[in-house]
Amino acid sequence: MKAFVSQALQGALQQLHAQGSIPGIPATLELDRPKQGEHGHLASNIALLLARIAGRKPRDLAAEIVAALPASEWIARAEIAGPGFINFFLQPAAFHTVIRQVRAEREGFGANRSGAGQRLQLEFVSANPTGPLHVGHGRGAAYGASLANILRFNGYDIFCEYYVNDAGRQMDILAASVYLRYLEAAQALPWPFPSNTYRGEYVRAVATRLRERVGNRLLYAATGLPDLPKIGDGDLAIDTLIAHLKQSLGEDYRVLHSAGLDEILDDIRDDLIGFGVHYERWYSEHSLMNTGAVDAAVAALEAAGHCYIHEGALWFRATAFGDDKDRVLRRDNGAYTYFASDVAYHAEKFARGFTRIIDMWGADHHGYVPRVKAALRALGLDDQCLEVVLVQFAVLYRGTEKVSMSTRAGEFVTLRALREEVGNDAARFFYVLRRADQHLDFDLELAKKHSEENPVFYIQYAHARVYSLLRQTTEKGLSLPPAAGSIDLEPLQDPREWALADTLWRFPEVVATAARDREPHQIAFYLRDLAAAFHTYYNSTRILVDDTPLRHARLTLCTAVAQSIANGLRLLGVSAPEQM
RNA sequence: GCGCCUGUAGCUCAAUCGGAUAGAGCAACGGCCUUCUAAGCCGUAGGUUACAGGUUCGAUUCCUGUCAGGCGCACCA
Repeated sequence: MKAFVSQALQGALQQLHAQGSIPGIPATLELDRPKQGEHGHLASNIALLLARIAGRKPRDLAAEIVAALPASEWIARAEIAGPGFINFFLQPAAFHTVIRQVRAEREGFGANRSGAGQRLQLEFVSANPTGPLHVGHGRGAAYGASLANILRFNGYDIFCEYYVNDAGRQMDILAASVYLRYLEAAQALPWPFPSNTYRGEYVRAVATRLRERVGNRLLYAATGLPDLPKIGDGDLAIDTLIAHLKQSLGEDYRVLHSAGLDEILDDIRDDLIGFGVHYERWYSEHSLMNTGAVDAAVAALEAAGHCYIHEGALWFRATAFGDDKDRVLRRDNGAYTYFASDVAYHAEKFARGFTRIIDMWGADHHGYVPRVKAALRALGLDDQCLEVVLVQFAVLYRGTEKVSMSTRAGEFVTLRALREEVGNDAARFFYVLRRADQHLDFDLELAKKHSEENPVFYIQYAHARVYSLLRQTTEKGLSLPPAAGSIDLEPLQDPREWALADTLWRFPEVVATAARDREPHQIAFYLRDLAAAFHTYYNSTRILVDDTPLRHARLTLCTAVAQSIANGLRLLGVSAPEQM
């Protein structure tokens, strides 16, 4: 519909161009939706933009453009206002068309094909499998999954991926932690549980289950156990412990290692599926090591002459590519850094031929962006294809009271606990209510409220109200509008009905800009607007009237609203109940 | 110290890649249920868009500086 007005405008401009009144025509014409009702349904600033290059007064130019507009059945009139805006007022027929469109396209209403043929890879959450997901990860999950849905709705081919850091030192620390809890359970731990290991309850649970499986068979590694309290609380103590376990357990170390990894990863998968978050692939860091991809990536950087040896470590000259420091790829002990495998991982993403790669990272990783981009450029890849979205932290509140989330003590709030407390719908919605780069205050009390204060219920209620109307219609023995075929919408002559239809017509636009800007919150805000517009209409107008053509037309409008709400909620992973 | 992000109503946030009189929700105050769900609606009040300059017909938006907050500055991930 916007395209229709845009076309008319384009026609006028072409005519003026042919006459020589204006030197050129912009490739894209912007049509704004004015805030003020008196400014019409759509407005163009084209005369203001062209005035300078044409050397004309904006208002004069606007008058010429309006005069050149082709006749149209949808445009009622065009007015010139302010410094030179052209305001378009639409005919009711234009609004009726939107309602018909929703009716015809159903769950496809709002979609477009602008991303057709483009393959995008989205990587999000990718939390270390060293413990259950917490509420911070939940935001990344909700954001990533919603963005994936929105991009798919824009025709993109989306591939979601979770990068599993199953190879690093953190996993060894987890294995060590599990072992210590295992000793503890067998009353074979000679000193208190150390503070710089993973101390969450879940580690104890893993150890308990390990003990159920293998009994006391792994106790033998307690012999010669390093005296941690004596060594101290630093990294040295942990590394000594890990080295001891690897040497002493030999092949059995894998049992220990996977006891933690497998169980925690299963829990994360299960948690995300329960949250409506699905991945095309879980990509193992370990597999990158195994296939030699890391060796290859590092060798490629070396071959290109971007590396040097310093104090026994292999460094990448990141400063030559815009980073503020050079970065270590391989430590003096021969082990690759996390950075090395991440370079390999990203190089591998490029090799898979995605049009674009979008990483969603916690905001605390922002310093990491320049070095990854630097490495990609050093490998001769186009770092513009990598887009990094930094997701800020979420802070939980219970009313006005901040919920503390100390990871050190292992007492963080898990995503699972949050989902159980407020429900998936509220959690998914609240998480995407803010732009990714804004801090998020998540109020648990509000999320649980079943009232207008809670935007999720406010929107779902609007949807349910429409279904209630449909139920009432049959109960009263009245006829419903035909499900398919033609419908007469001429009875809709109330400006309030046009306003509601006008809001419907914004949905496809919001879907497009939300995708362009990577901003799911635009959908959330739109849905609140649409629900409000519906509630207003519902309160002002009786739907179930005896006049059959009018009732049919109004019910058709209402079901179009419900359909749009359902489509929008679906993009956010929130259910659209028919009854509340 | 350097870098990234942010600063908008009492609170939480919007503002369509520079547009007209900066908008919502919550909180506050005042109204609306013998009629389709009051889980709702209507109205009132609330602003020097942190501050100072600059670019522009036009700036919350772009540029520079100052102030304030968050995050980061590992041979951790």
